[in-house]
Amino acid sequence: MTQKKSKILETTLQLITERGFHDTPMSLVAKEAGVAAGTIYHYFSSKDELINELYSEMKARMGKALLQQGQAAGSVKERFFRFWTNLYQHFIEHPKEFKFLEQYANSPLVDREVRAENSLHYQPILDFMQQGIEAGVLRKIPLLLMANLVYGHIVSTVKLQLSGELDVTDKLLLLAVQASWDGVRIN
Amino acid sequence: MTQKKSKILETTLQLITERGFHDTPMSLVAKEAGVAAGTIYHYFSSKDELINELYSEMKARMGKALLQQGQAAGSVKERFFRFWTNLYQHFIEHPKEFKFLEQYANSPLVDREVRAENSLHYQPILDFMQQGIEAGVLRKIPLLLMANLVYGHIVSTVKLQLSGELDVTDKLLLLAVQASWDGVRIN
Amino acid sequence: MTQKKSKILETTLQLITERGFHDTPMSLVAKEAGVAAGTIYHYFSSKDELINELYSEMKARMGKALLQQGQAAGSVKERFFRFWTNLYQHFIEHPKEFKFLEQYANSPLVDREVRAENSLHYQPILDFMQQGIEAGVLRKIPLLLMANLVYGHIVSTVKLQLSGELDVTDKLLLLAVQASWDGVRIN
Amino acid sequence: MTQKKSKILETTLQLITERGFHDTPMSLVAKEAGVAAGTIYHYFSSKDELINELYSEMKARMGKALLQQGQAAGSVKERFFRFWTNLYQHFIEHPKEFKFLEQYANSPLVDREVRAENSLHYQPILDFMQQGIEAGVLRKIPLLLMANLVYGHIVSTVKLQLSGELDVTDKLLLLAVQASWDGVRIN
DNA sequence: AATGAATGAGTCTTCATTCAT
DNA sequence: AATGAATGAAGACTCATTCAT
Repeated sequence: MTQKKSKILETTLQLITERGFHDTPMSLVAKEAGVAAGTIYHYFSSKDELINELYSEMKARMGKALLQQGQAAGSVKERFFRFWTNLYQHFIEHPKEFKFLEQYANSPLVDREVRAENSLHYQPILDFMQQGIEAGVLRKIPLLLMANLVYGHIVSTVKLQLSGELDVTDKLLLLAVQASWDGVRIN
Repeated sequence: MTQKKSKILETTLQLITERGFHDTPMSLVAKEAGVAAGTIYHYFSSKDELINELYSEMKARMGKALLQQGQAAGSVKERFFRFWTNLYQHFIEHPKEFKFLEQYANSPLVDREVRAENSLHYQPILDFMQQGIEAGVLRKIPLLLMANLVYGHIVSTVKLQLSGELDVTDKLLLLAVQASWDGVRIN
Repeated sequence: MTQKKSKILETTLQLITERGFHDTPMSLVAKEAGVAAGTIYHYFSSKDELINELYSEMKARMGKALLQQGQAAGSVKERFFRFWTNLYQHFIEHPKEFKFLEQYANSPLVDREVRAENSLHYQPILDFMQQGIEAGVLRKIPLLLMANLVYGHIVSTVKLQLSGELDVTDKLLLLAVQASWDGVRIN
Repeated sequence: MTQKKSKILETTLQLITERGFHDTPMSLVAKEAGVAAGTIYHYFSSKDELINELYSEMKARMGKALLQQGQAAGSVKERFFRFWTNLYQHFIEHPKEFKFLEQYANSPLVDREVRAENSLHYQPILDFMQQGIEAGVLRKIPLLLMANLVYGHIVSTVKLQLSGELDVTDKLLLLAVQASWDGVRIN
């Protein structure tokens, strides 16, 4: 990806999370990115495509965060904790990416196809959970449901921290992960 | 609320969840609501205010759903299950309201104040959890965190059902509520 | 003229001189006049007519000011001075009327006919000047030109005083009238 | 100034003097100027600013007319006559500029600052009058008053000619200038 | 590849006017 | 006579997009 295309994407991320799609004209993106309006159209065929590409990029980065560090090592519980906190940390470290994903995960602006393509980033988690079930450690809950329950907890915790409503200390973070774990493990 | 104001709000809810804010011109709202464009401005000073009022209304309805039926009766566990499913049912029965709230809960379009005012609708849940903790049944997790963890589960489950990704049968629903419960109760 | 019609005219005068025609909606006139929007249309068939009637009224008042006090008495010079200061005083005492007349004297908003009808208010001045010429005191300048030259001086002096650019003291006022007089009298 | 900006200003001058501000939509300006509606906003941030810039331009042109021809040569009287007729001719040759200035000289549409900035175009006249006073030829009337009295005469005469109420022949013109002169010179 | 002036369809909003009460 | 909710045409202005350079 060229320097310029990359700059446009970052600028869009910045502006759109702060002001929203409807209040982020292409001219402003151009100005803030330091390029001419027309230049954006060399890289993206339309504003909609810009959003969709940004969505894909954000999802890809999230997927990458999920794969970090010896994922395969340790017990199911250890790996669960690692998955959970990896994703949590990723969002905390990249709050704009989180806000953007939350905002556009269900928006009519993101094409159904793009959404579908990017759901495969969750595959590692699904695989892991499948293994956990087969190992008799996790409950027999449909993978999709289980994954989304856990994801829901992560999202809730990230939101509390980023919004400033609650300071999520390490201790609190542990309580949250534990709650997730206790909800899906076999007693 | 007058017949007309009410019609405008419902129409806006309908259009905005289907098409998004940026693709829902006031002229379309007017047409679909069967009023003149100018009439909308008798009831709402701007498109932004229309969204904000709609947000308040949706939150108020959600708050009402939370208070239904003998909430106070039964064990902590029974009351937990009832809260959970009440809210779940409310969202399933009013999918547009759910979509709208998800879409605008974190949008720059909704004013900080309006958001704040409407967070008090969650108070019954917070009170209930406080009682559960004091009764030694629920874990000592900060109320805000606990409530959001549970809410995160409900949201995840509703999304799965509404998106059609997973048919949340009664049996699955029970698994989901149980996961929430096992995450917050004392073992 | 009813109390209400009168109130509407005064309110319009007030608002229009302060804000201009384009920034004075009928709804604002209604609100400030303490009547319903529809009520204005009992008295004036349109906004344009309201302006035209206001123009006529202002011109009529000016005409009245011209006729005050023993106009016929004294020398030509004395009567000249009296005419001049009468009109000057009238405008100083009714600055909104002056501003309005200046603003709409040449506006396309005022109908040609209305303008024509109201030019007859200057007749007393024309008659007086005619007499002055015949008496060999005033120069043989076409009446229309002479009247307008004098009127131009009055207007200039009123503007200076009302704008605050210059404090037109009694002494300065006398200099101004004298300049007018010296310009039209026979040496 | 670009070709386009210039065309927009001329078109606005034309339309606004004929129809008035309120009856001159930007879309009409665009159409008559042969540009797209949006193009106007490249050069002027708003309709108000367009008017203000037009006002500045008209005042500047007037100021230029005042400076023509060997202004410094000749007696005070000769220079007075030259100033007077220069301005008169300028307005007669550019009736729309005159109408516009008369219309907006006192309108709330023109910003106080813009008005102030452009009053300096009268400086040459003030300087000249000051010299005339010091030379013992003109009366000791405050410069501002003297200038405005003379300007009032010019305006009155221009109006008569342009309105068609009176055909201001060369002979009549001389009478008018003479009246101005006799009003300010020392006898 | 890059620019940015120009476009013009489309948007929100205003406001003169009407009319049922 | 008086009201004021409702109308809807019209206006100022925006902004995604194009294209000549």
